Amino acid sequence: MCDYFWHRMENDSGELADIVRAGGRSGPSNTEFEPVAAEWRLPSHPPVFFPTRAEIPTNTFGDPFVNLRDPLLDQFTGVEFFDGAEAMVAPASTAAPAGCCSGHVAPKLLLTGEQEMKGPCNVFSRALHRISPGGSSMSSKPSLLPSRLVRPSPASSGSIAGPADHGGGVQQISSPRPPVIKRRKNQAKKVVCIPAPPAAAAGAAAGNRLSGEVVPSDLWAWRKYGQKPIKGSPYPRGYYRCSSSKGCSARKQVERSRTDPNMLVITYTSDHNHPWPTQRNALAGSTRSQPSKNGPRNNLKEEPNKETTSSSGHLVKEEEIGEMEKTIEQAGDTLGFDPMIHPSYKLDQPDDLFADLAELEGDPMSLIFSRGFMESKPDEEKGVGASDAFDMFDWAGGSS
DNA sequence: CGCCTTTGACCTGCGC
DNA sequence: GCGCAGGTCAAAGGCG
Repeated sequence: MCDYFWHRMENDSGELADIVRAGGRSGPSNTEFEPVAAEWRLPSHPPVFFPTRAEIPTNTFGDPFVNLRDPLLDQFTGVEFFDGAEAMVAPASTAAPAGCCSGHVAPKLLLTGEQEMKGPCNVFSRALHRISPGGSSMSSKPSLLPSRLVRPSPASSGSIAGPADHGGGVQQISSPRPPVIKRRKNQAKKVVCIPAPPAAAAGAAAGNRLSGEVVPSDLWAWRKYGQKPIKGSPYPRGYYRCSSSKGCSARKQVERSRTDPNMLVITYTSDHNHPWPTQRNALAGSTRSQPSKNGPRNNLKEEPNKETTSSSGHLVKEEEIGEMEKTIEQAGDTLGFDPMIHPSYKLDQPDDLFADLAELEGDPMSLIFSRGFMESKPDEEKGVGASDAFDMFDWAGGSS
């Protein structure tokens, strides 16, 4: 199951369009989009996402993490929240286009107790792709401009059930309000919740709380620059900064979910100011996946233009892969999709890139939704909490 | 030699 | 202003 949460937090003021722009998202900002809720709702499929876990962990800012599962496909979905306003959950009557982002929107997510869901949100799910009739809306350029956002009055922010909305209503679960953790800065952040690699999960189970996490590496190179114990959490938080490029301000924090040790919460701060590191230079050692006391490294250093074997056995030079990824990036840009934050492709899968490029023509959004999030891996590569999201990452030792 | 992690100290934001 | 807690710095040492 894919268990993703994209949680983007931005400044509390201003139009969300500005927020989106400020977040570095590229692409058209005012193209047409269709309200998705009405599209992908089926009679037995209310346009809401249901939590599947009793507990609702909070992120570092006290915002609720909610595990959202697509009720139709029984798959977790990825959600990107915009913290552009407090509880920007559209009331039922105005829900249709309100809060639409990227044309794939859960206009009303659930609120829990006094918790405020930071909506609107993008929903990354193959389910949406499939359900969308004819793929019409999916093939249209998504808009990053959420229009007509409705901010409920503070009095109503505690409970925003939407009984009248499309007949679907909002699933509401009760949960004690999480301790509000103060935010330090109104800074764009993106939180991703992923299953912890098996080794990390095992370490957590063994009470290994002081050693570093076994952090899945992505295409970026990260250097750990700090680790701090977090109050209220038995697990420390690791601080990483991008080492792919000098001067890159991108950072990420990695910590284990305090409610589900099998989950890692990765908070990305700031955007990369450089393209994907299609080849890793000497500076670009990636995050060690085995932070044993200066134990074996798992760097992804590769020789320039190194040949790599594709999934079908073809030899493809990294140079070519870089070109392909550039194409992907451009496509994402056209679609208003920021591939910089969706490193869905692995360097060793050029064939898949080509396949997706072919698919791109017919249904652009499928490129986004069909890769990375829902791809399965062989069982032997899965571990505790294995997820389709595994495809997004190279696990320890899996890429070299 | 270069880059990494580790870790204690220091800095900073925020609530009281 | 004070104190707490999160975030960052930088020195030390390890690894390839």
